[in-house]
Amino acid sequence: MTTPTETKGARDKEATRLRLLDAVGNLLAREGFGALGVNAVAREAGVDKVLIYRYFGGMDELLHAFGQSGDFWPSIAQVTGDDPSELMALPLGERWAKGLSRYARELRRRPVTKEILAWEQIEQNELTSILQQAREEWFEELMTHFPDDPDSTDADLATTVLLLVGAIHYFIVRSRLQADFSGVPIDTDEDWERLDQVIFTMCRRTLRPGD
Amino acid sequence: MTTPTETKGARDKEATRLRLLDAVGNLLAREGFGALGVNAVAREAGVDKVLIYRYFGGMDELLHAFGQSGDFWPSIAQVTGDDPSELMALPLGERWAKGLSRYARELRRRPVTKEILAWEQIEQNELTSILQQAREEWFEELMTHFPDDPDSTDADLATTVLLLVGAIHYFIVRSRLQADFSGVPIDTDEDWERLDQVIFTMCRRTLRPGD
DNA sequence: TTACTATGTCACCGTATAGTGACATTATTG
DNA sequence: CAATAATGTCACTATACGGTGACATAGTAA
Repeated sequence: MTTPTETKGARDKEATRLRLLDAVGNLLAREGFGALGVNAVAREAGVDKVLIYRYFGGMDELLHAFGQSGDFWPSIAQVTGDDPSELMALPLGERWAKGLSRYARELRRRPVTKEILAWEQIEQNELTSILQQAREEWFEELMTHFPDDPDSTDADLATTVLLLVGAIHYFIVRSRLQADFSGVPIDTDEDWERLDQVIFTMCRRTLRPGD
Repeated sequence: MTTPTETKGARDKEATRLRLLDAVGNLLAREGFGALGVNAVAREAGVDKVLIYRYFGGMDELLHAFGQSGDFWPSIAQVTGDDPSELMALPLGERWAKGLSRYARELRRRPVTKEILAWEQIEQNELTSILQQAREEWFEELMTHFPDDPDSTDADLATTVLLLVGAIHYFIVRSRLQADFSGVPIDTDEDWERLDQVIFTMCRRTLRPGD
């Protein structure tokens, strides 16, 4: 019953690398990015910090490796749902509302992703740039799954959606520390049901044809 | 030509206090909240750090005093404009769109406020809690200036507006480091004209009666 | 002048950080 | 078995931080 990540002192380079990568995730989720550093990660992994330099080159490279290793971004499938055709049957506004609701739910499930989203607002590093790139590709591909029928709306679709994505990010990042925003609760699942409802109305009314 | 804040070594408690408060603002605007600390502030003020403890009690109290001293939140008048009655003549959606546009412009003018908005997403302290309280009062009073006529809309007005406020905050905080968000530019005045336009459409179409 | 207080300077403590060089131990290969 | 390379431990530097005590100097009041 000794998995690699539990065995201590075993001379196993790969296991040690995994312990370090694991430690990054645990620290991020538990303490936030402010607590991240060579000393803290090494302590968390129960390993000497010199191995960070020896096996990865330094903190930046460790973060880069962690970024490659993780599942901290929702897949397109998680946003479209199991049956994409069902989503495609909806009008454009409802379609995006549903997608954004699922998107928010997936983000809220990922404590590490929340933390990186917060970090992204403060500084750029190996981890945040990976998340950024993932989001850009995600959004571009998502756009192809949610085609912009010219008959569906005359609104600036991409900007409208990204405004709502920004709002979702803001509320999610904020909810790490505070349960409300100027009186509007943003923390629990029930709170988000109401937020989803508001986003639904905004999408449905904004993303439609005519004026 | 020696204003108190320029004179060095002069034995003037009040001038020193002002130098310290000034240093906080300059550091925040120039280096961001990450650079803020007793050592950095004292260095910036050209003053010994012990005076922070002696005159304020510590960093927290200095931040508190700075928070009281500043003008880093838009006034209601700046959001409603010089002639509020002009605003009141507009339908609810247009009214809020105009107000949010002015709100965003005022925030973008205040580098220190941008920084505190970012800080607020990371941790709570004397400064962020002051900004938060100012925003809550601001929003409450703003709501009385933008009365929620039941005939105007059936949407959840407060939540809808605060979602857009959140989006604005997110873009403003982000624009400190990055000029775009997944391809949408969010930095220059022209960029914000387009964002204002999108917000305008969202407000006008969402905040109206019926379904 | 003398005594006292307010203001400011300086040197230090303990702690944490990022990073490095020397050493010990284990595994592997000849 | 002996030599070598890989893996891990330890001790150390240099730097920065928040915080404090001792001291110097200026202004004021007796």
